[in-house]
Amino acid sequence: MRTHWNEAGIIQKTLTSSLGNKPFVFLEGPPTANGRPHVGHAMTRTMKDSVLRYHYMAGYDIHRRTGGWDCHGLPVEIEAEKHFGFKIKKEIEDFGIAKFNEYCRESVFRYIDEWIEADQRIGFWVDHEKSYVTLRNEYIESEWWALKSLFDKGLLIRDYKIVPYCPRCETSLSSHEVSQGYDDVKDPSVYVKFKETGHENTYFLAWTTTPWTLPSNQFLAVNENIEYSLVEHQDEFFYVASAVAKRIFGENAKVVKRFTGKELLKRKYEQLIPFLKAPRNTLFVVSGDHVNVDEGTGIVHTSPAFGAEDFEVGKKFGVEMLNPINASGKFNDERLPWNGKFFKDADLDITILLKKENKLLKSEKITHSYPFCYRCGTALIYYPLQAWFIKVSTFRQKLLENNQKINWLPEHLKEGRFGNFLSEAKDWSLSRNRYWGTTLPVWMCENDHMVAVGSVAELEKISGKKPKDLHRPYIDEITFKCSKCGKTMTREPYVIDTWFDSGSATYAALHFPFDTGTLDNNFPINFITEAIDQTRGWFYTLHVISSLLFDQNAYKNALSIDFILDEQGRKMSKSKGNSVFALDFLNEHGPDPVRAFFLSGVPWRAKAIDKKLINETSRKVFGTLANIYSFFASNANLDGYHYEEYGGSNNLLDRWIVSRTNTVLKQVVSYMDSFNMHLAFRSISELIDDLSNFYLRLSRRRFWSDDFNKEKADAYAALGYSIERVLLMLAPLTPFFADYLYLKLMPDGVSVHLQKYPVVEEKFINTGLQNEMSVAGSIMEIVRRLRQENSIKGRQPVTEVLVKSGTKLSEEILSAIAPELNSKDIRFIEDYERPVTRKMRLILQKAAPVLKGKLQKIKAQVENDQGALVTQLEKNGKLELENEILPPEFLEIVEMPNTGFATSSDAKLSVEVFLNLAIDTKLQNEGLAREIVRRIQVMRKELDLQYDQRIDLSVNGDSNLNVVLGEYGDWIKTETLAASLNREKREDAKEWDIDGDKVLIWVKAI
RNA sequence: GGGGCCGUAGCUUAGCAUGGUUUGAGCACCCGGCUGAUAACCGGGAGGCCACCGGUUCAAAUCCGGUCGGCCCCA
Repeated sequence: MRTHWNEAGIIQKTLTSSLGNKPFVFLEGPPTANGRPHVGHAMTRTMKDSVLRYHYMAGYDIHRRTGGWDCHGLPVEIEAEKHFGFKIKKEIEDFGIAKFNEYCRESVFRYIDEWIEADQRIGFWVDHEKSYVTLRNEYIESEWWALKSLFDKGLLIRDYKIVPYCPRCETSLSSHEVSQGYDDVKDPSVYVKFKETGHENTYFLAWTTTPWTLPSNQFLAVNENIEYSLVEHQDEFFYVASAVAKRIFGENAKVVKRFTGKELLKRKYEQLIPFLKAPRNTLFVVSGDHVNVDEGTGIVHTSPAFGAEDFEVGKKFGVEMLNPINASGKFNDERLPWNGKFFKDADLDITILLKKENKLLKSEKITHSYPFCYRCGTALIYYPLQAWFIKVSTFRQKLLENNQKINWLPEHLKEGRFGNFLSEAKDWSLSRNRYWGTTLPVWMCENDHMVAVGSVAELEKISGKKPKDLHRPYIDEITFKCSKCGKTMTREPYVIDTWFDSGSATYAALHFPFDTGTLDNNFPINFITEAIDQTRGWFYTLHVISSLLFDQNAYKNALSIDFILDEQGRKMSKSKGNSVFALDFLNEHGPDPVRAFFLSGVPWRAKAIDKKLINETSRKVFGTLANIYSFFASNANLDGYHYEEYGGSNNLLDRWIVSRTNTVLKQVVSYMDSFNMHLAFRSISELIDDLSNFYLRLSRRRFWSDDFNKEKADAYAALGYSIERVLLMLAPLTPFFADYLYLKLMPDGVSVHLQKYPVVEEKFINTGLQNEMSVAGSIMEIVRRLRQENSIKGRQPVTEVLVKSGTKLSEEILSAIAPELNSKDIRFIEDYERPVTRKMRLILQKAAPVLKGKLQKIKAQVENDQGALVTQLEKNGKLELENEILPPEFLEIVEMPNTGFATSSDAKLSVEVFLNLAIDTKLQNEGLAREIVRRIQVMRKELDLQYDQRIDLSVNGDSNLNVVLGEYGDWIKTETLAASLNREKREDAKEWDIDGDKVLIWVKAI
């Protein structure tokens, strides 16, 4: 199929043309091609492709059906570091940023061939030629334009802040990066005694999970509105929040005195670990609203260098920060005994020291989640840094408003995960002290005058130099004089968060505003979809950038897809080594079965790889449909029939299947329009099942009739119509199989993918007929059940079938299902005609205590009743027997089918069926004749005879057989294409056992 | 600590926004049948305290509250 598509240029056609002019804008979330695509990527790409193919067929002009590649950032740099064996940043600078970045530039496309190959294998028709690439100068220039706009609006600022920082990568991380890396770890949990100045044996008790920050303690924080207690414990006194006293000191905690938090403010305490000299104006109790009693003691150890709130406290009192940790995350102060250790590794030294000096009330281990670098796995540290920020927090309201305009799938993301994140949106820490990334276009002089540059031309104008490459180190070489003070301006030496790159794809991919004056036709995006982790990744950055820059939501419909799990239902991860790669998966199962698997179940719920399910789905859907087609084709070939169109039919089954097809189509269109591809797929699967097991099963004989009449042509047309529409509906979902069959059905066609999506033909929809047919189906089912329960084979004709149903079936439908029912008579009956006897039963438990001695007499009368007493009960609401009044609660009415009848019903459709069990000799003989025919057909098949091969027949058995052959001989001959039939006993005949009778059958081709 | 999703048969699941006879279906298992397209199909059997506890209601898998378990996100 791929070869056909390539050779006929079909892909190219769908990429460059359109079947209509309604615009539909798509945006590909750019992957980084320095890793192999795995099965989850295949899933999102299936969804993207299905949506795009559908909209193409439905007459949309698809904008931006191009790929995209994310090129910058830490992941790429880390790969490069590994390659060169670098451990710290200085090694990179010694090696040379130019050479380092050159390697990054190449390595970022290491697996691009495999990505493209996987896309082709799965049939993701996306324009890779025109892919946007975030490392291109044009792309970066657009980002410069955006950053300058933000700078001019005062939204891009430089600030000193506590940021999550990876000491190994030596760079800060943004909140959405941090959120990728939480993990549960065991950490120390220590309760520390801070001695109150001037009071013996009296301590402020504080709690922390980061003992390494204790040497930097500068304050203790309490909440003014919380009540605190002074608790006596083993001859020592401790200040803690009253609410936690019992938790820490036990039920018998002895409270000496109570305070409000406010009363504790300004109290002084002695420095806990005095290696570093405490700066002035520190070591006292301060107020903090963030203090609570949920965990800890209600008194919070505060070190301004290592916490956002702590930093604010330090700022408020204008104190110098104690920060003994360097940029590599190691202690860097000779006064400390554990100098040189990595910050977290000092926890134990400090705990031991505190224990030795009796400054520890207790120390435990707790498991809690802590952030780690999402790329290299190093524990993050909250660290004071000078950095550039985008002031997202001031825009929360706008972000939330724009969120309202987005249609989220699943819906709960809007107010749930995404909405929550927006309402707490943090300022975006944008700058990175790294090398391979989009450069921050801000130049500064030593007097802190700043210039943001918004384009290459502007830089050239200011500096007189035209940069060839906007990456480091080249761009760093450009300097110019400050227009205010004349000093030299140099570029702020940062690159920016790579998430700003991908989040800029809405405009930067088009080199807006340089090549494209307006985004009108390309913005907002109609549809994006990615895996769930991108909710706070790409979906978020797109939304933020668009809201800040264009005051708009970036996209209208966002589908979030949950992960594919391994066969054991575990999350795939590099460390577990259980990842399944897209290509391997596709090679094992084939593209359409894989796509069908992705389409089964709800996309936003995690799905474990299930090989059995994959096989079953493809067998059921593709196998059945292929068979329907080959039935159609093999018969049509014989008749020289070619499907063109369906113009209506008198045949009921034809009208029904066409009606049903259109009903499903209507449903599927609405599912596809609302991006519920999985529901569309399910509806189509059900239609295929109906087509095979209802329509074809009941229509087979019409296709076998000898002459090619109108009846038969109508049947072909109806079947062809339905198959064609099924294929058109399947085309966006499972494009390979759909096109393969479509081209067989339409030998003159080029590809199903160049066809228009079918339009619902309301004139063919007949709801009444569909209802009737489901009643008919129900009747068939009940009769089969009754036959089985009463051991009457399907081939044995019965006298009559009586049906009571609110929905009456037309004669036509009845005759259509008649062969299946195999009954001489099928009749609809009214309520009063039902062959039942209503009997009553005394409820002995209730009646016995009242009736006492008369019980047996009354019981007999009730049981022998033939209906008269029931009528009396219903009429009078009571029954009078033997001078006793029986209230209705003594009696239960039971309906029994009359002797000779069996009954069963379908509650949902309120269909009740009665089967007359009487079978006379005539019917028995007919049944036997059919059994014989069946055996002959088996023998024909065993002999591999052509369907039109004529035969000679001999049938021999006991005397009854003579009657049967006399009566049904001609019919048997017609059914089995026998030229002759005699009763000879042949030596080489086959012996059959038909319900205990021995029958010898001999068949010979002539 | 906060938030979200999920919990229906051995497995995969439908139903749940709008409460209403006996919670449907597929796979696997057993029995029977049908078969001149089908690796099919049909009927039946066995297998469900619809996670648990309460509440609302004439009526709860469905609505509300809580508990437990799983997954995810945040701090």
